[in-house]
Amino acid sequence: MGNFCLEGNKNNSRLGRMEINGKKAETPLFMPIATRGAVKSLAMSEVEQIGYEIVLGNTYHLWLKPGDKTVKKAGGIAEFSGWNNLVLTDSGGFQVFSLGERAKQRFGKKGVRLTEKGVYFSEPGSGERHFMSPEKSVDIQINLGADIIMCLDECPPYPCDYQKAKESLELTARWAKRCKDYFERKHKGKKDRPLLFGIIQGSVFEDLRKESAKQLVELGFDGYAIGGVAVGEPRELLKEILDWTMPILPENKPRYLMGLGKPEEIVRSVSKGVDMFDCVIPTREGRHGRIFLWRKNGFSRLEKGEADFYKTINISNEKFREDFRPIDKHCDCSVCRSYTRAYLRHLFSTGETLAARLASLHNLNFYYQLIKRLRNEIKESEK
RNA sequence: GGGUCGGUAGCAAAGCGGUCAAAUGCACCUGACUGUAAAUCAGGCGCCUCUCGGCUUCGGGGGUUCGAAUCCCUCCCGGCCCA
Repeated sequence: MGNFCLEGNKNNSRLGRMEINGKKAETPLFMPIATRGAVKSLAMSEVEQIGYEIVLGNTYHLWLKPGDKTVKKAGGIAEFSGWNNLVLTDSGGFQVFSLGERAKQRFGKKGVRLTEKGVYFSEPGSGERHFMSPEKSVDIQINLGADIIMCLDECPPYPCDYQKAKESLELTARWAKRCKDYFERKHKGKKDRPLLFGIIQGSVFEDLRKESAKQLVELGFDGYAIGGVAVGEPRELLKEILDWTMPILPENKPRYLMGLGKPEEIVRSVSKGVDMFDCVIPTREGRHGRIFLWRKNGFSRLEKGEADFYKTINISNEKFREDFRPIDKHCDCSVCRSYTRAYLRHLFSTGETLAARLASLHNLNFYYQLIKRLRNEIKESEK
């Protein structure tokens, strides 16, 4: 049986530890994204070597390929992928957004139909249709062997009018109850069980966010996630959304801010009591050539919550052609110890796959150092 | 030597009288990216100008025409065929 215990806090920043089925992770934590059971371009051993204790996999993608039954036979997604630590699986709720409203906006075609029963997805490309209900999502996640299971939710886009946001949140709440009921039924009498997290929605409306949080707390989950954030809303609203919802959540349960974020967003959110994060930024932007660098004395400037403790460069820029300095002189990761900016630029401009690997490794290391530093700050203030 | 096809922006390659500063691809430059349809996408890419716009281009030179990358003459260069 999994558990989470708070080990300290400083103002609102929390330090915690979670243990699920014998696997452990400290919080605050950041989860690299392994949508299809792989952190793009990296081996799980490399992700582990950086220090990560948990990654995020995706229910939707693994359901379709290779199939949850297959993953179950392989011993679960961790075993299958050579990962020795924790896995959280997203429920498919984000695909309601990314294959739905966002696809409509980007490609002019919506691949999602929502009903009370569940979601009908149609595969981009093939058009193949799949139905996922809240129960189905939980079932798949159990088969995948996830340590943390997310409830299926509807992630609405921004902008979203009040009425739509309200209806969406109510659907998400009804689905959350169904997820919980199904989850309980499946684990009745079992000792080893994963954690089940509920997801708070409500777009940018104060009363809806609070309402959503209350509903979920009443149902009772092992952890609470803030969803529907970073879907196009003004960035300043993040602070308020956290201010509205955090006080409603129980102290002794982990809080997970889904899909975020930029380094300064993580810093600010930790100071508002968030314990868990995940984001494609370090890996995706790495693959696209953006590299995160510490600024001088960056660590000591974290506390202000400003974005001035780091900067990013686009390593494929012309100006790095003959820049033979280390990629980040304030970083001691394996990439920075061995390679120059000029070399990394060369790898990008020649399209070598090593470029994506090195950039992902470095950026994930940057994010890990950030999280570790945040933990240390809370620890130090305890003394 | 004769014939023939061709020479277009960094490269490749469309265009064959006006709507052409010239399609497209590559290369190059810049920018986005937040629970991954993303090793992707967007913009720029003759010169000047913030913009409007202006200026010089389609091997060289000379013509025809209101107007030429597009037609004619000539020269230079390349491919192929025949001697």
